Amino acid sequence: MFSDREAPLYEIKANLFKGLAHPARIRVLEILTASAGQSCPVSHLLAETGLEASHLSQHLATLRRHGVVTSVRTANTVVYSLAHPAVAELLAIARTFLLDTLAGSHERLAAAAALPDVSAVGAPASAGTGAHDGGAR
Amino acid sequence: MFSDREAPLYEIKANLFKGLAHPARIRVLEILTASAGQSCPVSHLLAETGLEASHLSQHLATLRRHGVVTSVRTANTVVYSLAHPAVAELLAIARTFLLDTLAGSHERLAAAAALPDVSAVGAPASAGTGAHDGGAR
DNA sequence: TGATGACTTGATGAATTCATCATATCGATG
DNA sequence: CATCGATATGATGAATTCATCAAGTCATCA
Repeated sequence: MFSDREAPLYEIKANLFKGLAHPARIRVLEILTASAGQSCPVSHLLAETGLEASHLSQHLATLRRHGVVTSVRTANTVVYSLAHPAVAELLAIARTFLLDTLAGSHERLAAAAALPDVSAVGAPASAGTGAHDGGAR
Repeated sequence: MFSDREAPLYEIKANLFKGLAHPARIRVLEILTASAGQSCPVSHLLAETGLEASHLSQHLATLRRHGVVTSVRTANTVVYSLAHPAVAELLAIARTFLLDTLAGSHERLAAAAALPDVSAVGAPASAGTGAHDGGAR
């Protein structure tokens, strides 16, 4: 956790978002969210993400350093979990925001395609959002 | 807005969080949140943040590029606003998370100080969180 | 004790972001 | 048109993050 006790909250917030600012780390957090209530050992994260072990470890270290996850070692196994339910909420709201915004873009694209002329540029229906959820659901 | 239509959602999410990953940008978003319903020209952001004009402009450009804010130019004035209410929610949840976590740290510190012995290391009550909200409230 | 599985850390070059100054653009006005 | 206020962009070096490989640590077991 960012431990400079005198830092303004907006700096700490920014630091939190830095911790979330990488695709692999989002994937990890989504897997942890989906696994809530069950143990989530590194081996599971390795299988789900498909990352190489040292690469995943580096990202897990970043998540730990930013206070986003917690880890518990039991013998050979280290189990990870979200540090707080708010993390899952952040991801959920980000999802809402992005889907709303992408949907808006899609609608704007369809509206533009509905305009007369301008040399039909192709089927806009197939130009919709190709973003999928990455299997976290 | 990140416009690669084929990107997985976790990549787009990470990109969104990148946009939020700087203190100055958090400050801007907090000011926009507090100003909701009113116009928020750059001049107001300049005054509130105390940043130099070109520095603020760079950050605003980043926020625009990440789709987090929208801007409208009217004559000499450019007015900014949040691109979506979800942005304010993200900040609110981040705040909840951080205050919970800092509070937890504070409690753990107090608990440690309540433990017997270990050469009283000072008044833990004054070691509480010094993080303040940066005036966004 | 050595070997092995599980996981982490160290090191380093590439890529990106940040900080900051110089310059440019936009719109209004005399 | 030149000037000015408001705002944005370009450029560049420093700092940080990312990607990736090598090596290390922890715990178990024969």
